[in-house]
Amino acid sequence: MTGTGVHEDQERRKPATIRDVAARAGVSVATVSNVLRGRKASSAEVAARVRAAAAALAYQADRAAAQLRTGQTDIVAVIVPSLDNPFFTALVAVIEQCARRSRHEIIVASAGNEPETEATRLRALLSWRPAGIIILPCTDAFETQPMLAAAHLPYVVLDRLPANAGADCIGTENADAAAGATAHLATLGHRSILVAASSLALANIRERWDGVLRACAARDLPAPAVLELGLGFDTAAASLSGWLARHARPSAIIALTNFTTLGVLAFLREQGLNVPRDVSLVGYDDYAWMQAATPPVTAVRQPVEQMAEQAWACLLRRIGGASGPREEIRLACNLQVRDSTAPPPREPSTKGRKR
Amino acid sequence: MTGTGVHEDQERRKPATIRDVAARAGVSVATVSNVLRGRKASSAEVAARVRAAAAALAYQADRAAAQLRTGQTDIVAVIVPSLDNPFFTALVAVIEQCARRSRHEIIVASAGNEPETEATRLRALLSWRPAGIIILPCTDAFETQPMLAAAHLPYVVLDRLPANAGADCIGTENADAAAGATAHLATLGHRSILVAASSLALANIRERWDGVLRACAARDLPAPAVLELGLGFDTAAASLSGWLARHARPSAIIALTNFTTLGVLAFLREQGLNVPRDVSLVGYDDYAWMQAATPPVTAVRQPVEQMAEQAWACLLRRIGGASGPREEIRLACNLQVRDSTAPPPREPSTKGRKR
DNA sequence: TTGTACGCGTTATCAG
DNA sequence: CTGATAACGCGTACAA
Repeated sequence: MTGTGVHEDQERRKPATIRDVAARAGVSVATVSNVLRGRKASSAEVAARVRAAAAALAYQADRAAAQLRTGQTDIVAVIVPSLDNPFFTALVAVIEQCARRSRHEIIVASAGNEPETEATRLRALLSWRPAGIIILPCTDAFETQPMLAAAHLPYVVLDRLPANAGADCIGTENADAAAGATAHLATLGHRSILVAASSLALANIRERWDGVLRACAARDLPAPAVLELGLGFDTAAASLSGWLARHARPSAIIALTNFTTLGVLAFLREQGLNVPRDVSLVGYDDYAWMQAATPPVTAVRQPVEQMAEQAWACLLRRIGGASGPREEIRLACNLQVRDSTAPPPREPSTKGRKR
Repeated sequence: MTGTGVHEDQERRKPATIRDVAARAGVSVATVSNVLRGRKASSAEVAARVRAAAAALAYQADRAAAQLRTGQTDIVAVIVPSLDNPFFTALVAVIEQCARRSRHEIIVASAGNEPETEATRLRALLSWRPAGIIILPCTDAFETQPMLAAAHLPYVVLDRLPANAGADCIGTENADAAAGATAHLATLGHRSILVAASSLALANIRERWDGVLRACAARDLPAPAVLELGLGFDTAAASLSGWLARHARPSAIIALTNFTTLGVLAFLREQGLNVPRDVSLVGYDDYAWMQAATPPVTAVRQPVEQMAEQAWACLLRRIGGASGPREEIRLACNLQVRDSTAPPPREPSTKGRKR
């Protein structure tokens, strides 16, 4: 009558409750709870009976009920700007490991790069009554800060550090990292550098840009040009070729994000420009493909594991009740020098020598 | 006294309950529930008061309580072999979008590529009492199938399709895809092909390998060699150079996963072999970096969006009560021909012409 | 529109 | 010291 198919066995059936277990073991629900949670001691014999019954029924306490009663959870919510960016998913992967180690559950939401969605998702996350939150705000304005503050729960801001964070922050030394990349190019003899940014509306990116400027100023190099390529990587090539049509070709390019690195690389290939003979390239974020690329890409490596681990540790401290002043931790990046950077070609660089 | 720091405002404070809202609006809890969930009609005036009170208190119904009472959830659990592999995270990203569209929440867990962890995580996921589950088993044995079956809830197996799935399956036409890649190489004139697999213990990979064999047999080509490089990408180079020390260099390589593609590419570069002049390469999975690479990589593109969408649609049907026989959907892949494949070099291929 | 029983696991209180 | 009884948390839904 109802579905004669193979799905017969998948009809919804209620999972066993603590009462089922108690009945089967011939004890009270209190005893079941005590045994399974190891609170009060029980006789070995009773404990064994309870455990057997629980196993036989595949009993698993309902989180909703447990949480409702105790009023506390092992849930940590994580909200990232997007799940399409491997940088963010790498952070999530590490956070997930940390969570597992400390017996927490994480729930992840993506803001889809939109503050409105971030707010919607955050609201949904809060309904889980998480013990804490790790957030990577999708804009500098950090529009959801008030909502987060009003929730009165510990949170940590990761990677993108807005002015109004209002809580502990974990980020990287963006300026130093970019300055290091610039210094590397300067040492090789580059004077005409183009900076490929995603968007200068992001503090991270502005800090990196500032680092480039600082490094150039320190060496009396002309200030590089900067180009905003947007968040996706597909639009990059068009922007770049438009810019190059109106300006002299730089001898080196610094890309400030992983997507822009990809965009620049795709563009250079399309144009038939050889890296590093015609143009040197420093990328950002260090992925496996950068090592496998031809040539392997010199890149700024952000300490993804450390970032996630520090964020987790920091949040756990707050959840545990730590009440000191808010911290702002900045982690150092390092430059992986590979083969995409070399001294500049003779002609173009000499042409612009005298400014 | 307690913490004079900036974290003052983050002291734990209980969120408003439905009773708080009721009191503030001067109505009963039932009315608050009715108004906020739009079930029974209320006078406009009362509704407004309730909404004002709820907004003022930033009231958000506690999921645990709601779920406990209604006995049903909008939760779908997703379990993947690993979160380090962009193929899996891409699937998760699409699933997350689907979930948002149909007003569901997803919770994601990683099995860390280990069946034991898969079981542990699955058990934890079940405690959420999800409405359904999407699983990518981390081995062919699908050790967690009995647990899943015993839970009596709808689930869908995605990507890796084991023999004992016991539920709807969504995968790709692995054999056809690999056969297509092989045919492409055969057409270019390649006769000595090396297949770089991750592990033949995975049905997916075996199917791809079978596809290669089938295509070769159909064209009277000698059966290619196959090499298992493991799941990580870092060990690949070592395995490959070991193999090449004992065998003649093939004129083309087919990589059967994204990680092996990366591994092969890194190896070829290390060896100073030019692609495609010395060796042609067909990769698997199509990522942005493959287009940006030099040369852009010819690759089998798996329909990630469709896979996730079909899995979601399928699961929703079951959650909705559909009871037909279990489905097995296989989606077609297509070959993105780019510049990493070309006719074989003269010498090495002629050497082996006469078998 | 309201009162209130209910769902399920936890824990304080009480009995053996 | 072991084990049982019952109140409780919070939102939902039915009866009133």
